[in-house]
Amino acid sequence: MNSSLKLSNRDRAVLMKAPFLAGLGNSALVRLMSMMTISTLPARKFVMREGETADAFYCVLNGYVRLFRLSREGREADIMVCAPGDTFAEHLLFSDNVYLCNAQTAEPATLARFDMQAVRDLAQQDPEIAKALISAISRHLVGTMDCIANDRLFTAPQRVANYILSRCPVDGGSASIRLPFQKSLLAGMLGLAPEALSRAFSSLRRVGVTVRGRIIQVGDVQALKNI
Amino acid sequence: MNSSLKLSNRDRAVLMKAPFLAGLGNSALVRLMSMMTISTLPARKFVMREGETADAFYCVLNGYVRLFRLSREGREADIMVCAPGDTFAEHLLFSDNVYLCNAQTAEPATLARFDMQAVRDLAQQDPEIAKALISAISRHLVGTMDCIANDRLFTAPQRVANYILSRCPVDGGSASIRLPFQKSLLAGMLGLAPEALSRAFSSLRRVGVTVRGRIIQVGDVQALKNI
DNA sequence: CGGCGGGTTGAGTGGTCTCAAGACCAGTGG
DNA sequence: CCACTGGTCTTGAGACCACTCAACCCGCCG
Repeated sequence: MNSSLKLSNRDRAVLMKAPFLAGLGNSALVRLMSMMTISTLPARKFVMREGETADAFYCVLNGYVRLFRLSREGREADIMVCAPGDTFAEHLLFSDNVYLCNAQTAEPATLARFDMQAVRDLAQQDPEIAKALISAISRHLVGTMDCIANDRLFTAPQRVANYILSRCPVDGGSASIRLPFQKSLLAGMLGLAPEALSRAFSSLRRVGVTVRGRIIQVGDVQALKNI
Repeated sequence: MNSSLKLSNRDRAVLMKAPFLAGLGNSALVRLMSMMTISTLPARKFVMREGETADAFYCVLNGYVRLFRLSREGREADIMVCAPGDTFAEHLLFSDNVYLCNAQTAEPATLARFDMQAVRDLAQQDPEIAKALISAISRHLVGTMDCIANDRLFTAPQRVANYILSRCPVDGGSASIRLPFQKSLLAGMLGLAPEALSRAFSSLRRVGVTVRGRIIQVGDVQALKNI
């Protein structure tokens, strides 16, 4: 693990725009950032493991981090995927003190690490920080509830269509987006095996979706909405 | 909707033990409870609807409330089921201002209603209340993450076994539990059609689980854990 | 008695998983 | 320039799981 105390400009920009920190005033920001440490990790590196004592939470600055559970037979189930700006494990601040899932970098990534106890103390004093925490955790909750509803209501092609639409800048006409990560990661996010994602993409061809590498072209956004 | 301003003793006891309120000091408690209103609702009554402006959140005092989403074709997907002591929609305090799912009583129920704006103001002043909110929302988040992992890792009989075990008071030997609600509600909680739940129960017979009405008898708790 | 709601059971279907093989691509080293 | 290689993705075949639809059972109530 390569630790550097200094922030690159890009990473700093991501950090300041992260939902968790975006609304904070200067003093709160300084206090939080002074206790934070930055680390850059290689791909496939574990950041935390199910059952370990939870002494820190993280904010992704660059790259993607996958949160997942393991079954006894070793099968993995992705719980959520954290993009730059997302925090994770911050919901353990006032509840459990062991991590409840594993976190692994999906590619080389840089993270900001916040010490639990220190932030806990800050949150007790500073209502602004408490509010930021509530917002961050609420956002996660909404995301996971969406995820459950998606899993239970929609088939694989529909979930893929939903994902594409959620990343589509426009409301109609044609569009083109670029996947920010590997397809196998997307598959996990959507609760699919990689093969199922592949099949879902090819079944979307007949509604004008073409995929080459990480580029996804949508012929008619409106048509995709009717899936 | 039958509204009564007074709390029954039972409901009061549930309220005081609810995770959201349990850790609060007296002054915070009084302030929260003075702004709260109690209502008793018939079965199948909608408490909130997807898309409505979110001007209150609730704590279940008696009965069960089902939170679910609707697809365009009218299919329902349960997101979570709230038992006495659970709060719901409290995560909208500092984020969205419309409800993101529907809530419906599964049976006659009594709820405490908290005005969003009022609690928002309180939370800004009182770090104790903010902390209580963080705990409540975190608890929900953990629950929904568990739910996703369950859905993705386990088959219907395994999920049912997990549920039974989670309600089992003992670690080994035999046990008997009583479902606190209809089986169809449990089916929804576990992401199953009612028929699938029925089949899961009958497939668990060969590991010593017998079901009659709402009574579930487990011959060997340890054996159930190996499913 | 008939109707009704909740639950079970059966048959058939469709969706997704697993396993396995092959395609494609980028990087490497002859 | 061309094999070789490893990783990613795709495609196919088969099995399994859970869904739908339908019939039926049962306890309850008018």
